[in-house]
Amino acid sequence: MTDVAARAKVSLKTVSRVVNGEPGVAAATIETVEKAVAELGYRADLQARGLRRGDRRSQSVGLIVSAIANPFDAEIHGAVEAFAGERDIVVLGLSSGGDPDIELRRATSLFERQIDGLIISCAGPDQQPLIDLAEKRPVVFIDREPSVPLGDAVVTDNQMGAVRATRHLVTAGHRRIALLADDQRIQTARLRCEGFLAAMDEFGIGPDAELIRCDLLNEEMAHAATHELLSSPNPPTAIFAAQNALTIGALRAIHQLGLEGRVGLVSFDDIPHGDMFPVGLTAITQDPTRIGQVAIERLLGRIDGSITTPPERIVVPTGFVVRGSGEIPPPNGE
Amino acid sequence: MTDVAARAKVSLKTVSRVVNGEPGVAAATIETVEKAVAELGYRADLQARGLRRGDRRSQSVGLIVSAIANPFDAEIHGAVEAFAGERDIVVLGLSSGGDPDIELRRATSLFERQIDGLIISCAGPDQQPLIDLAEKRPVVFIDREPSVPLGDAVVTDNQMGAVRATRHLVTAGHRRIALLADDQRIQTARLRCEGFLAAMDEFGIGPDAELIRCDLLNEEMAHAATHELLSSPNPPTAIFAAQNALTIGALRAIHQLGLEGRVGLVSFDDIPHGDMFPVGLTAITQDPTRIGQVAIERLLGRIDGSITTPPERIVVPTGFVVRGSGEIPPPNGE
DNA sequence: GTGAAAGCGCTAACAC
DNA sequence: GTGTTAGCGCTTTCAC
Repeated sequence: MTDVAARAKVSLKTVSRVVNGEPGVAAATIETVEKAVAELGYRADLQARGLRRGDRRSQSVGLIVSAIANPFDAEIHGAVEAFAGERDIVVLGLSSGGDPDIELRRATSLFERQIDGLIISCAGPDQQPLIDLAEKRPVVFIDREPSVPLGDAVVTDNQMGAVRATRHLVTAGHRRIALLADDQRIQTARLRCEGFLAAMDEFGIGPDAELIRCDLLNEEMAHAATHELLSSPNPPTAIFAAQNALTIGALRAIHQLGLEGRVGLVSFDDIPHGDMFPVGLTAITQDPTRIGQVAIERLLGRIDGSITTPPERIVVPTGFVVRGSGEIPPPNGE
Repeated sequence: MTDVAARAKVSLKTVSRVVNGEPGVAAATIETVEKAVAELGYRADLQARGLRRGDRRSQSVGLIVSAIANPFDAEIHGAVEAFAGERDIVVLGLSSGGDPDIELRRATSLFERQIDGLIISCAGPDQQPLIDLAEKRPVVFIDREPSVPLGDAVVTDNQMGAVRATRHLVTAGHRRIALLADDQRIQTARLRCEGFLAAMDEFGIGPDAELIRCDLLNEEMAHAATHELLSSPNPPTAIFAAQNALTIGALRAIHQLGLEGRVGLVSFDDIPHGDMFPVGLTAITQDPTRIGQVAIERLLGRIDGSITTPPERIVVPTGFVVRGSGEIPPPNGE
């Protein structure tokens, strides 16, 4: 910038004014400076600019999810990036792997880089350390909401989604419905269980410990559980898989046992090309794009001060796609 | 930091030394300073640090792909982030949408933020402007290689992958094989076409303009083309879909016409759960994780100066999964 | 072993 | 309209 000033024979500050489009510079001067900028191939240094600016804004935000490469998180990232990109704000996207320690380290790394705000799908049970790190900078929680309202939260309606799925199966005639659920330390997993139980209860169907399989951590465990359930003397006539990896496991077990089209199945969260399976997958769908979009809008609003209301909980409704697997009736006589 | 110095009753520089783990500080002093750091909740400002440091490193790298949310790009991003994260380097991931202008604007935005290097899947035909922006900082090209060797390139073996796919179909007995190919302005699409034609030629099968459908931009166009091909009086007995969106389109058309299991199909690039379709999908697979990993290793090597050899072209081989659709023989009498 | 002074690239505040 | 001075938070250089 000093070079540009020398070349254009003006002061540093004038160059600064031109580069930042500040008013009060003569048209002729602007031209001279711009010529010098072009000739020298000058590029602004946003890092240095941020250092001196009153607001200390870096025009960057952080995003921490469990695994940035998985489709759900990637779609959120895409939506956040698209919206932020319009305002020339960049996104630093990191994965926590679901580990609270890594999560905190990554967050530290981001705040040290002076991000203006953070969107996070929190792995840890306690969000206070995170807020301390943030030092007044806004944090928007996605997917899982904090125990205390430390920031806005944008979440899927997990409970209602599970209720809808369960009702759908009961309405198709099922009463012996198995539940495949994720790690119960995860809030969303618990909410989906609760929704299932509540919906069953609406129809006067009490919980059957035999049919409830919680803490299934991955596809393999879901596969094994489904296999066992369907091979038992008194198998369920339908399954509610409360997470998509578990759905895959269940589908494989059903396929392996040759029971396609004979066991009802509704999945929480869709899987890609779920319509192209031998029996189309009926699923509760989430809307990660919308989650990302709402989260970044909220965050930018907090950053620029246009939103000053107390932290809110914003619920993004689920969708429902009917494709066959959820409409299979129970066998006769059940 | 000034506050910490005051609190620990030492000079600024001593605090700096302790924070950066520089040698030559008395153990007792270190302790005093660390106590003050903890009490004040002091956090380093990496932005300011980078400003004064001799090397001007920001410990961040950029990644520009076509759409960070799509599975292929997301997996690359995941691999890059994982590897960079180990060294506490953050990744700024942006999408270009395949538009050369946006690409250049995003790149400018990244370099202004002082990234140490860039990994890019280039949309534009000319990479020189990008290199000018980089101002000596290393750039690693992925997926598509630059016309002139302006930086390392990490690419899939597109041609050989297409050759393998085609040979597989011919070996299964097919001679009338249709080609569904992407926008021919894209280098990778062209290479796959060339591979197809070369492999056909190996078996003495000349190109049949009827069966070659290029410039299919999306699933819908592939669907329409496949539908038309298979409904024609003299339909192909097999299809090579040179991109996964095109594969989906072809699968839908095959399904719609009730021709499942009667038309050979090999896909370039796998699609999620390709094993769970009525007829498993036989596919040439790419390895985006490996591409990302090789690219970031290369980039970090260039940044820290451990790699000083001329730009190289690194080819990541394709895989091949056989699941049924590619092993369907042609109907009798063909 | 520790500290004082200078300065990275830029902008705020105020002069002229 | 434009320039001058100071200083963001930190590291460098060099002195003690």
